[in-house]
Parts: sequence; C-alpha cells; structure tokens
Amino acid sequence: MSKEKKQQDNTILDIAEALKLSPATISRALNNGNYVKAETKKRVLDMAEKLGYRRNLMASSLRSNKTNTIGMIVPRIAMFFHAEVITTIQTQLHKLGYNLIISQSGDSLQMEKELANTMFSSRVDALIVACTLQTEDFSHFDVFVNSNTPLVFYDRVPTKPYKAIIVKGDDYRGGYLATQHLLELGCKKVALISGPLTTNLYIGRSMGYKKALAQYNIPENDDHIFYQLLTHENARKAMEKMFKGKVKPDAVFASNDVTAIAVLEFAREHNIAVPEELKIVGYSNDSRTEIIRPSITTIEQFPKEVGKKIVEELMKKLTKKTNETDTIVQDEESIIPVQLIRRMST
Amino acid sequence: MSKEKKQQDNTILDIAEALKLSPATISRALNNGNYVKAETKKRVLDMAEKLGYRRNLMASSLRSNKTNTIGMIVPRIAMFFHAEVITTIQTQLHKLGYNLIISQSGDSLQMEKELANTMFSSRVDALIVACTLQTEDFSHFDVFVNSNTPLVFYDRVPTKPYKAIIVKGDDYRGGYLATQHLLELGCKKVALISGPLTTNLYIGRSMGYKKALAQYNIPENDDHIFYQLLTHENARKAMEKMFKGKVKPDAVFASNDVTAIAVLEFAREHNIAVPEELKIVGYSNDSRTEIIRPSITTIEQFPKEVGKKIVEELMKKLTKKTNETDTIVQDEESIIPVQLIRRMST
DNA sequence: CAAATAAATGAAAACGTTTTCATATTTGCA
DNA sequence: TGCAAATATGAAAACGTTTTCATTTATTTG
Repeated sequence: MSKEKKQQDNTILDIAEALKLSPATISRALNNGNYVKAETKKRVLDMAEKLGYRRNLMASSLRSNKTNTIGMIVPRIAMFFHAEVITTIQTQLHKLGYNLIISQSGDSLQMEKELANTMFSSRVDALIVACTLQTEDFSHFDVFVNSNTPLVFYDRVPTKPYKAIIVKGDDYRGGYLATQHLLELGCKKVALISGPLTTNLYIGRSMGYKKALAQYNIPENDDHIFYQLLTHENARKAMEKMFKGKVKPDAVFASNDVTAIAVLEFAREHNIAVPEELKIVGYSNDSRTEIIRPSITTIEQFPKEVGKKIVEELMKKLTKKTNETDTIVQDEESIIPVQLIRRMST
Repeated sequence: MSKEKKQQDNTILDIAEALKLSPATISRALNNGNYVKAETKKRVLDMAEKLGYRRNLMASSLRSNKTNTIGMIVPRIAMFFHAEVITTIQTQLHKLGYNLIISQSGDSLQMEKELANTMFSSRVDALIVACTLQTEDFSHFDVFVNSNTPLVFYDRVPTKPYKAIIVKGDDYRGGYLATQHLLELGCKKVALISGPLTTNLYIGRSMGYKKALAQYNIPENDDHIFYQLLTHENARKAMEKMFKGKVKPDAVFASNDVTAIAVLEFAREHNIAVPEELKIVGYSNDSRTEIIRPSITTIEQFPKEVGKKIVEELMKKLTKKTNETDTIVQDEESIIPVQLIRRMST
C-alpha cells in the first residue's frame, strides 16, 4: 500500500527536466549524435547514470524503425553444430551492438511458421534460419523478403532459388570425402544411411557418396542405401535389415553423427569388430564422436566459420541498405569447406 | 528506383480505413476484447488476414507496458542441462502466448551485466537467470527487483537472500547420494573434484560429500579434495597429483560430467581399471556419460522438471501481479529432487 | 565589426498501438 | 411504448523515443 504498483522508470524527460534541457538534446547526447556540445554530452551521460536511466527499446525501435535485434530460428539448440554457430554469431553481433533472439522450431514446420510470424512482429532487423527438415515451401518467409528485411538461410537452405543470403557447408564434398575415404581403405560394400531427400543437406551428401562410388567403379546397391529420418531407432532398423540380408556391408557412411553412434552401438552388440569388420563415418563432428570408443571418423563442418560468414554477409546487407540493388532475385551462396576427421572407426 | 525503399507494412489504420471503422475497434477485435460485435470481429480478422497484417510488437508493448516476452540468461546453451531447461521453458511459454529471448553469458560476469541491462532495455516481462560461476554480487539485477519485474534464478542461484524466485536442484542430496553410493560399494578413499566454493552448486555437492564421509566414519583427506574450475585440464592435473601421491584414491566423485569424463580418460591412459580399481561418479547426466565406455554413473537433475517449475512459479507471479505482497523480502525456494543413475563406472 | 556561416539547442510531430472517456446503438423489461 | 442498462463504436490521448525543422548562440571571415 505504501509503494506505488510499479516503480516508474526514469525516462529521457526526467533527464531533460533535471538538466533544464530539451528531450531532443538528451536523445542526441545519448546516441552520441554530432550536434551536441561535448560538455552537455558529459552532463547528460552523468545524469543518466545517476538516475539509472535505461533506454526503452520499444519506444526507440518504434520511432527509428530499427530494433538492433536479429532473430534466429534453429531446429534445436542442443544440436552441437547449431549451438556453435549460435555462439559465434552472438559473440560477433554483440560486438557490433546487435542483440540476438533465438528460437527453436523443434523441427516442426508449424512451429517454424509461428516463429517466423513472431519474429516479424518483433520487427527484427534481420532473420537467420536453419529450416526444419520438412520445409519445402518457404512462403512463410516471404514477408521478410517483401519488407526488404535481410534473410539468411544456413545449413538447411531452400533447394529452389529464393531471395536470401545462403551459407552452407559443402555437403557434396563431405559426402564424397567420407565415401572416398572408405573406398580408399579397401571397402567394397559401403552402405549409406541418409536423411530424407527433401533437404539440401542429404541431397548433397548422397550425391557425394554416389560420385565416389562411381569413380571407384563400385555399383550402387539399393539394399544398402536408406533415406529416412535420422533417428536412433531408424538407424538400428536399417542395420538389422542389412545384416540379415545376404550381402553385409563392410562400411557405413551415416549422414549424421547420431546415426553413426547408433551404428556403432549396433556393431558392439552384435560383436561386429569396428573398424576391422565394419568401418563407420559420421557427419558433423559431434562431441560424442570423439569420446565414444572406438572414436568415430566424421566430417567437420566448421560451425565457427559458418557463423562468421553469416555475420559478415549480413553486415554487408545491413550497412549498404541504402543503394537499392532490388533487381537481384537471389543472393549469392557461400559454401564453407568441410574436412574429414579420421578417427578409430576407420 | 521503381520500388519504394521499404515496402510499407499494413497497420491497424489500414484495416480501419478499409473497413470504415476506427482503429480502436480494430484493436479490440484483434485482441479479442469483449466490447466488439462478433460480426465485426470476423470482418476485421478477415481483412487483417487479407492485408497480411502483423501486429507491431514495439508499438503494442510501448503502449500497454507489457512485452509478452521473457528473457533468459544462461552461461552456455551448449550445456546439456541448460539446453533441456530452455527447451522445456520455451515450449511451455509458447503455449501461454509468451516469447522467450535467450542470451549466453559465456560464464563472463561482465557479459552477464551487459545482458541484464539489455534485457531490461527490452523491457522483458520477466527474467530467468542461471548465473556465471563468478557472480557473487547480484546488484546488476536490482533494477528488475526495483521495477517489480519477476526474476527467477535457477541452478546457479544467489547464496545470500535475494528477492527473487529460486529453483534449484538438490545439490546437497546429490553430493550425498553420489558419495554414499561409492562408500556403500566399499570404497575407502573417495576423492572429490569440485568446482569453486563461490557457487551454491558446489557448496551443496561438497557438503553432501562430507556428510556421507562423516556418516561412514571416513576421515577427510585434504590431498584428495580439489576446489577448482571444472575444466578438462584441471581434472587431469588433479588426477596426476593424486596418483603421484602415496595414497591413491579408489573412487572419484566429480562435481560435473566433463570432469568425470576427463577422469575416466586419465584412467584409461594410465591403465587404471574402471570400475575395479577406480570408481567414478559424475553429475548432470550429460548425454556423453551414457555413450562413453564404461558408461559413467551420474546424478540426474531432471532439467524438464526444473523448466516446468520455473514456468509454474513465474506464471503465479505474472498473473497475481495485482495484489501487492510487497513485504516479502525473498520468495520461496523450490528444490527439485535428484536421482542417482548407476552405470558401469561403479 | 557586421555579415555569413557553423554549431547547439528547442518545439513539435511522428512511430503504431492501447486505453480512457464519451457517444451512439441495441436490448431488456415494465 | 418508453427508459434504463448493456453493448458497440469512435475520438483522442498516451506510451518514450527519434527526427525534422526552426531558432538561438557561437564562430568565422571579409
């Protein structure tokens, strides 16, 4: 009853009043604008400090039409690769005076749509997205394109041309390197457990796989190729199927590390010696692949490089926003190199 | 040159104009307010849809003084426990119509302070924090308390009373369970590698450890107790020290899983049989502890329960915001139970 | 030293909502 | 049918900034 319901924050007007200046001047001082005397600026800053003033971002954004906030939608922050990308981006953006809003789609298309809307409502200055695996139609991002808000897709990106910045790993090369490595080691029956071909990632990795097979004159064996959701369970099922069949694989290229780990566990349980009888290559260099025994050979995607590239491209866009290069239909793609990390599973 | 610089978003006024209604009515319809005819409401919603209207959250928040956004500061999203907590919270909040803004302090106090300021500038309706390990002074959060903005600390919480909602795991019990388990198995020389005692987490876990020792009449051995930053390197150093000493431990209770893993790796390299010669217990049930061989016994903290509890307590606060219970100096603590997960390392 | 220019400040509008208060319309009931 | 109460709408102010434009003050220049 004694205190008011909500202690009032100090505003620019309070500073103005205390200093017998106009709000305009305060604003200029606070934004280190040019048209303000050094002395007044100091006085304002001191008084702001004294009054515990914090800029109201709502008001500021509303008026200036920029939020200094960048949105990000990822499938899951717990995924090692994405966590690294996020961290890099956040660090970089913070230095540049931007905030980052992170949201998870949980790999649900419905959620992705809702989040895109929310992000737009929040009027983020730009949006960075790694899509769900089901996203084939990208129209829920149109609103960003239409309002000229920079849009970045990374990792999981549109398969059709779309007016956005694209940053992705070299999946084709990754698939090729993994498979070539196995063939180079003398494997003749390299299986592929890939994600669904609706996503650029798995398309690329699978094509790399096929390229390598072709190059080594090994025919593809449809019984050894799986396109499915990359869950633990699905991986086991695939393995069971293959090892019940008449021709057993001598190597598996798994399009992600979770699957590679599941494959390794299957091998353990069925007393299949790794790498002697079965060699395994994963994808992404998840921290678990290094710790498991035998450690798993995998493809490093350099998430930090991806993050850096994203910020770099984004800043280009955000700063030269003035001159209209509206004619461009699709921005250029950046492709980040990958690297094979050889471990004990091969 | 043809297109305008930034395609104008449709506002409430555009809808109003199209429908020959006042902005007030549109606003009411959009917020399913009560004082609006069902028919007009439908007309408005349809037109909003047609014009691709999206509420401008800046304007809305500014006027209504609530953002429907909740902020969150964690040390690192890549930490398994935090990632789970975040995901749970985000899912729950989304159902309730709130957005979540996540930021990482990277365990830097300086960063934490900056982020707290930014969060306040963003006028989040509430803030959820897991502090850095160095945070002993909490005054950078005072501004939230002063403005009556609900504040939740979880996991890493103030050691002194502070007017905030507290949700934490039962660290004391966790430490006790881990140590008791080892003693029960006949270990006589249980080492402790703990984090620094500036944080409630490690205070609790260490006290639990000591309680168990006392209960089993085992004297503490200072050469086997370490309080240090829980890095991989520090863990190795501690192990080297102990195994060079005259009395070697027969078990290690590591206050986190990264350290437990490092201990296991040290054992592997020095041909110390786990669990026969050395038993290991970690803390947090990181996904890696299950995958490594031998798998590591650890303490489950039930991050999902933590997340749920946080949202529950928060909502209590946010909804009954009206009646002033201002006299309370500190909110109640919630303590989430823990559980020992026995694996092959013991 | 006056005129011209530059620098510093102020007044007021604007951003897109929500909300209060007033007004118009409909409904309920005697 | 008439009048109060309930329902539906509108007008205008407000939220806290930034920004444009005007004005004052200080500085330069011929």
